[in-house]
Amino acid sequence: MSGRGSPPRTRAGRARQPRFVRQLPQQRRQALIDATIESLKRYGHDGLSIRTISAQAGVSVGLINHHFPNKNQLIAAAYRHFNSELVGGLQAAVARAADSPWARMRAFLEASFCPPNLDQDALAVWVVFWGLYRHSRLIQRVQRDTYRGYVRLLRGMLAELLAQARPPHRRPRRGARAARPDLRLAAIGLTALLDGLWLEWCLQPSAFRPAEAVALCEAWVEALCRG
Amino acid sequence: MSGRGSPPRTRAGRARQPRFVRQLPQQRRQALIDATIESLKRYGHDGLSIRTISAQAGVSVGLINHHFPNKNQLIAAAYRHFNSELVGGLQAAVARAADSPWARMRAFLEASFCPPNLDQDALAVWVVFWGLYRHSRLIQRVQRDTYRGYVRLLRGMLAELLAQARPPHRRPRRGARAARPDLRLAAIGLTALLDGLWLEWCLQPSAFRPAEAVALCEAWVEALCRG
DNA sequence: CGTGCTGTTGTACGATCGTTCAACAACGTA
DNA sequence: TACGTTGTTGAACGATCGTACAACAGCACG
Repeated sequence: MSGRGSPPRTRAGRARQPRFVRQLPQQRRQALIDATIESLKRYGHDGLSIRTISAQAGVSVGLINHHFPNKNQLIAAAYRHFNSELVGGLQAAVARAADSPWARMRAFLEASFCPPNLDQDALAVWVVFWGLYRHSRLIQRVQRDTYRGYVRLLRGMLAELLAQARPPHRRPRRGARAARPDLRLAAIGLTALLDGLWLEWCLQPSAFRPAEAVALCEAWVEALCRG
Repeated sequence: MSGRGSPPRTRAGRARQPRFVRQLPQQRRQALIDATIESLKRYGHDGLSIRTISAQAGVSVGLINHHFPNKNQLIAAAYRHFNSELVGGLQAAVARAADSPWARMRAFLEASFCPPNLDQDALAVWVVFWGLYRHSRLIQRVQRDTYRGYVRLLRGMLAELLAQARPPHRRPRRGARAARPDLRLAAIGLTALLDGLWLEWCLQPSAFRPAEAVALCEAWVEALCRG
């Protein structure tokens, strides 16, 4: 507001400050992506506006179309970043955990129900992206690319747990053939429970504590392992 | 397209058809609400436009502001209708079921995973409404009003089931005091599982069959009753 | 057939949208 | 210091948004 309007000092002035600073395209692109997500957090769907985003980034309206071919490409890039931040954070939490299937699952669940994932603002962002899903091929492609990593992570942990819980001699003779449907449904159910609890908490954080959500998920996984 | 452009016949013409038909405000209001939901199903967030909605309803742009003070009021009315259709449908399914806690729960679950509730288009509508939630007091009020009925329905069924599963002599001496947390968490978990499965199916209907979703929910409830 | 009410139409208005583009200016380089 | 590259600005464009409002017309009624 104030610094923006002040003209550069005269030639004689020593502290003449530039009206803007040039940045490398890569850095500016990332700044615009961050501004997009922040704008969505603050204003919901109204944050999906070139003028709102550029104001959030502190740049002019024309700059976005210099670094991105159009608005949809910027949004898709922001969605990709948002997704990979989530999946990457969960993967890191799992990798940081002790070398035991249960420890990994616990780390995964606790990371799922902690900031920055468990955030009311984040829900606003997700909802906007979901709303674009059906009519934007770009968003569909990003979703397909990033969801794969999430499913793989979760299925891997579940497979470890189930394999440990059921000793080999109790499994069907032909190996994992018949166990697959269990793993598939188990992953579907756990994902649903996770997403549903996350959604509920974001809509009404006073309804339950994050630790209770983790406990509910653990109970589900335990029940799975018992049979 | 064609019928609209044809001018009324001359005075001598017998079949002179009116350019529009007047309707009672109540009927027209409902027609506009239906058109709003249909518009959201077809076009997502872009369907939230006076011109798109009025085109869907087959009326002119000015009519909406004759029956509703502004766009937000129409949207809130549509959200209220959409919510009460869902809750009313579930309540009716439960009331239609046999007079047994388990039968009621089964009816509830099966109705949850059947059309018109289990509909990809419906997800698009929900997502748009959720996106408005944080910045619209009208939407918040509607949500609060209608969600109450849903929670009451689900908690009631769970309470019946748990009371039947645990005979009175096994409950804590002071009565339901200590059993309440279980009921609360049970309702939270079941709601999350329901919502999550519903969300997953809508995003990718090929992932699992509705009957599998019902089975997963039943397994959850059974596990609750066993301990 | 003529009259009154009111549901309905469609144009108009100002605001804001995404995008374009000519001009500007920061900064590495000579 | 002067120049050239190019990241950046901001006005301008046409399209579309929500809303207002005067004119129109369906239909009940005399």
